[in-house]
Amino acid sequence: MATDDLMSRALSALDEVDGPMSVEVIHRLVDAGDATAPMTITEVADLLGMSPHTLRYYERVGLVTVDRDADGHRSYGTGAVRRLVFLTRMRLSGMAMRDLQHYVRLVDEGDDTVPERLDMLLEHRDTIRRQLKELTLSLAATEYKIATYGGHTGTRQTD
Amino acid sequence: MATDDLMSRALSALDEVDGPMSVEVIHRLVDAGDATAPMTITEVADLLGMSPHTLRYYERVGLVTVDRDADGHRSYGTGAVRRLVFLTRMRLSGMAMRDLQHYVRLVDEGDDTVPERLDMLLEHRDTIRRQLKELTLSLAATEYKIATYGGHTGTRQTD
DNA sequence: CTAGGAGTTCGAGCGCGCTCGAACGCAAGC
DNA sequence: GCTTGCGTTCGAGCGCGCTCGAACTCCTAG
Repeated sequence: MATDDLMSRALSALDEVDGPMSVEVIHRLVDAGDATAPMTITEVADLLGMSPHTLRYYERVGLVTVDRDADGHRSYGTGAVRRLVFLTRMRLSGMAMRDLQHYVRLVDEGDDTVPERLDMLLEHRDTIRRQLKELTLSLAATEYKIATYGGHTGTRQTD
Repeated sequence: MATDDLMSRALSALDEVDGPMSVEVIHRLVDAGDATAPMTITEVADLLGMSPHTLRYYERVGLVTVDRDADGHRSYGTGAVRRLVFLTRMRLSGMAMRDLQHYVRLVDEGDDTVPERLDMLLEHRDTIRRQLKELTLSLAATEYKIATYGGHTGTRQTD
């Protein structure tokens, strides 16, 4: 699942009821207590709009640690799911896998790394803001072109 | 140059004087007359923030046709540069190479394909809008996290 | 007892979009 | 004349982020 791909999936999800899932899930996981029952891999996959394959991949590259149940099946607790929601958000906004791996490593190293984590987040925030600017420009360009095509169809137009 | 990569480059370019290049270039090329002199490959590369390698690549996959001068060197006329500006904008907003190839093929087929081109642009406009929504969500999530880290540093924080 | 379905591990493979290096041509400057 | 520099073509290679298939285990329903 390439970044763009990830984006397209999330985008179709957004279409459903105009993006309530993401926000609700974040609130459920960030604000509310840890009362949710452990989830299976397919449940998490459905929740996040990704494949079980990808979830296993994330685990094996060290992005998340997942418990096993009696059968040896993965059992995603609130912590794991919460982290995956966060990771997905970061991936969606273009943070590289290697950066996420670094971030997660920092988390494991304890509270001393909070400043560095903060730095990463601040930098990423700026990246997102610049992406927003870029996208806004692209949107303008696209709408301009649409206008020249749709505004008066039949106009000589070379590209 | 992967999509994300392309984005990062454009983003650093944006930093310079807060994105005047893109807008100015678009206006110069879209609104003004075709008075500009042909450009060399490195000039175009610098203009668009991409490498000559990539420009040759775009040409060989059929995205653009470029004249040669007496020495056999590429000579980018206004039309070619204008198209490349457009293509770059589309790439930056995540349109796939294969879609751009399709679009360009339609252009070559003449005015009959205007409706289909319009469809592509409309669809892409929606994609950009959804990306904007997604990015805005990610920005919110990032800022939330920054607040929990930076707001009161030292707080217990598990990821 | 059997069949189905959901999970597991492992390693290999893939699609995208560049990116690069080798071998070469040509023109200008010392 | 020779180097420097900027260009050319061609094909191969690469990094990223998945994605998949094979071979296996286990539980449950009929």
